[in-house]
Amino acid sequence: MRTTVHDVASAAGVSVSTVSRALTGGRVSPATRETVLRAAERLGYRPNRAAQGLITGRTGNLGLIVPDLRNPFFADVAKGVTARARSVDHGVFISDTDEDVAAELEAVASLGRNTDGLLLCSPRAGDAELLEVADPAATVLVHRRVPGMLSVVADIADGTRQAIGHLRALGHRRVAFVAGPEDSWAGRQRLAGLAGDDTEIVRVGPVAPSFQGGVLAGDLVLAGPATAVLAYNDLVAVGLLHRLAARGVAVPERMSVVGYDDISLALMSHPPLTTVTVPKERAGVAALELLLRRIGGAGGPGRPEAAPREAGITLPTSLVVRASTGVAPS
Amino acid sequence: MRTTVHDVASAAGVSVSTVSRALTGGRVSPATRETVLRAAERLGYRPNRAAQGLITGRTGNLGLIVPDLRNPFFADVAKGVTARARSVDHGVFISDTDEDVAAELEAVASLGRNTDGLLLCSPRAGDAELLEVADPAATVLVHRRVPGMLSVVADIADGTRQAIGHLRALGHRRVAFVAGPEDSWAGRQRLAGLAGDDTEIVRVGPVAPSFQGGVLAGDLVLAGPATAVLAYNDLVAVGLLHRLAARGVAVPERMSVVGYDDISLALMSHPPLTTVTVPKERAGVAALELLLRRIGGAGGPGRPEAAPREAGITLPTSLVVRASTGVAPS
DNA sequence: ACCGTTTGCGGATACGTTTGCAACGTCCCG
DNA sequence: CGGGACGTTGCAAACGTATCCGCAAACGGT
Repeated sequence: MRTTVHDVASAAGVSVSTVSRALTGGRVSPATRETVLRAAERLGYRPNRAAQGLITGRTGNLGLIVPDLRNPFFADVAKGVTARARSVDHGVFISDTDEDVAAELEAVASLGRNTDGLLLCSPRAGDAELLEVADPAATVLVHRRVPGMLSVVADIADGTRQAIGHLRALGHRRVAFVAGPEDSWAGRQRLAGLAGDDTEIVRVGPVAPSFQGGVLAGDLVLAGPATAVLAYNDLVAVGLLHRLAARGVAVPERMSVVGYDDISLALMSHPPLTTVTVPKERAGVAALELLLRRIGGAGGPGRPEAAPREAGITLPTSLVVRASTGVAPS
Repeated sequence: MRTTVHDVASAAGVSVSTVSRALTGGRVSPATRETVLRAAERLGYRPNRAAQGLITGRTGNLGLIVPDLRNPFFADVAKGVTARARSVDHGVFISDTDEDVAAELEAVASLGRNTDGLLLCSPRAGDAELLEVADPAATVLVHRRVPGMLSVVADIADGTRQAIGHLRALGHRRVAFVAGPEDSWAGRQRLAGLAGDDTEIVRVGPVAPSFQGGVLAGDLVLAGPATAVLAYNDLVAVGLLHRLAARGVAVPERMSVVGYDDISLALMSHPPLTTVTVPKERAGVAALELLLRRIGGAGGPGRPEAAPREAGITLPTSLVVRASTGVAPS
C-alpha cells in the first residue's frame, strides 16, 4: 500500500492538515515542519498527483500534439519541451496524429481535459475547427498563427527572403517552389517572403511533407524551366536531391536546392543542404514558458494574465549556405 | 465550468451512480443507458481522469522513457506506442533523458508514481539500478533484457549472423565492429552473433550512437586492416559513410558498411545503406500490449498475470542489402 | 495586567468519480 | 395467489489531498 499523508501525520504526531501545510509551504513552525519532512522522507512519501489535481484543479501535466514524431523537426521541438517541462516538474503527454486532421481534433479534445494546457505543433486543422475545440486560454500554437490564440512562430517569410536573395545573387531567375500540405499556414508564410520580388516563381505540388513527397516533386520540378528550387522542408529537399541524383542531374551545377528547418539530416545529405534554419528546441522551450505564464504555472510570480494582448513570440530565422546551391547554369 | 456526472445525471433524470454505470459498462437497462449516453454526448461530458484515478487506483496513463527522441529509432517506437495507446484510450508521458543515466533513473522514479506502467526504451542504467527504482510488475523493457523484468527485444544476434554471412560471401575476412555506449546490452547482442565464426573482428570505439560518433569512427576504422565495418547503428553508419567519402574512400569498392535498425535515413544515405532491419513500431506496439496485459489493462479478459514466467517477446530481424556493401577488394 | 493581533494547529469539508449495499419493483414458479 | 429470485436503481461511503474556519496560545504595546 502506498504511504499517504495520514501515515506521515501519525508518524510525525500531527494532523493531516499540518502535514499538508508543511509540504506545500503553508504556515507551520520551523520545528514541526522539520519533524514532518523527516517523517515523510523516512516513509518515502510522495503525494498522489490525482488527489492533488482533484482539489487544486490542476494536474501538473501538459499536452504536446505533433503531426509526425518521425519528422526530426517535431522531435526537436518535443525535446525542447520535455526538457524544460522536467525542470519545472511537469509531465508531458505526447500525441502523434499522423498528419490526420480528425485525429488531431480528437487529441485536442481528449488531452485538453486531462492537462493544464496544450501545445499544438503546426496543427493541420482549420482556424475555426481549432477555436471550436481548443481553449484559447490554455493553448499555445507552435509554427502557426491563429487569431485569438497565443503562438510561437519563426519568421519564415524572412527566411524565404534570404533564400531568394541568395539565389538571385547566384544568378537564378526562375525558382520552383514545392508546396506542402494544402496551403498550411507555414506554407503560406514561405510564399509571403516572395511578395514584391520580380523572381519568377513556378509553383509545384502540393506534395506530402516527406522524403517520398520530395522524390515525387523532383520530376515535377525537372519538367519546368526552373534552375533552383525551394522545397517545403528539408525532408522534401532531400527526397528531391535523391531524385535528381537518380536522373543524373548534378547539384548544384544544374540545379540548386534549398530546404527549410535545418534538421540534422540536412548536414548528412549529399551534397549537404543549404537551408533556412529555425530554432526548433528554442521554439519548444519558448512555447512551454509562454503556456506556463498564461495558465499561471511555475513561470512567474504573477497570476494568470488577464488580458493577453500579445499574440505570441516570433523567433528569427537565417539561411545557412551549404553545398546544394551554386551559380545558375548559363 | 466543466460538466460533471452530476450535470449528466440531472439532464438525464437519473442518479449519478446510474450515469457512472451506464458509462463504465455496469448493469443498466438498455433504455436508460441510451438516455444517459445521449445526455453525455449532448453536454460534451468527459470524465475527470484524476477523480477516476483516485478511486480506481489507476490513472489510465503510461510512461515511455527514451534516451533520445531525435534518434529516429526511438521516434518510431514512440509512434507505435502512442498510436496503440490511443486506441485503448490511454495517455502516454514521454521523457527524453538525453542519454543520461541519472536523468533516466529520475524519470523512472517520478513517472513511476503517476502512471500505471512504464515502457523503458533501451535504458542506459545498470541492471541493479534499474531493479532498484522500477517496479518489475509494471515495467516493460524494450531493446534490453534484465532478469526479472518483462521485455521486448529483437533478435539482434541473428541479424549480426546474417550480416557476417553476407560479408563473408562477398569475400570479407576482416571486419571492424564499431561499439556504441559502454557495453550496452544491445551492443553485446550484436557481438554475440559473432561467436563461433572465424571471421577476424577488429573492435573500434566505443563512440556516441550518433552521426558525429560515426564520423569519429571513420578514421579509427581506416587506421585498421578491415575491409568491412559493422556500425553500432544506422546513425553511426551514415556518419562513417560521410567520413569515408571525405577521405576519398569509395563505398563499397574499398570498404563495405553495414548498419543496424533500418531507420528511414538508411534509405536516404549515399550510397543507400545495407542494414539489419528491426521492427520498431511493432516493438513499441508489442511492448505496450505486454504491459497492458501485465497490469490488467484493456488488453485481455483475464486479470493481471499472477506468475509471469515468460521473459518477454523476441522479434525477428533481417538483413536488407542495399548499395553500401560489395565484394571485398583483392 | 489587559487587550488586540498574530501564529500554530486540528477538525471538517470539498473535489468528481466508482462501488457496495439496500430498496424497489416485476416476473416466474410452486 | 403468494413468495422468492432477479434485474434495476438510488443512497452513501470512500479515494488522498488542500484549504477554510475556529480555537488556543503566544506575543507586543500601553
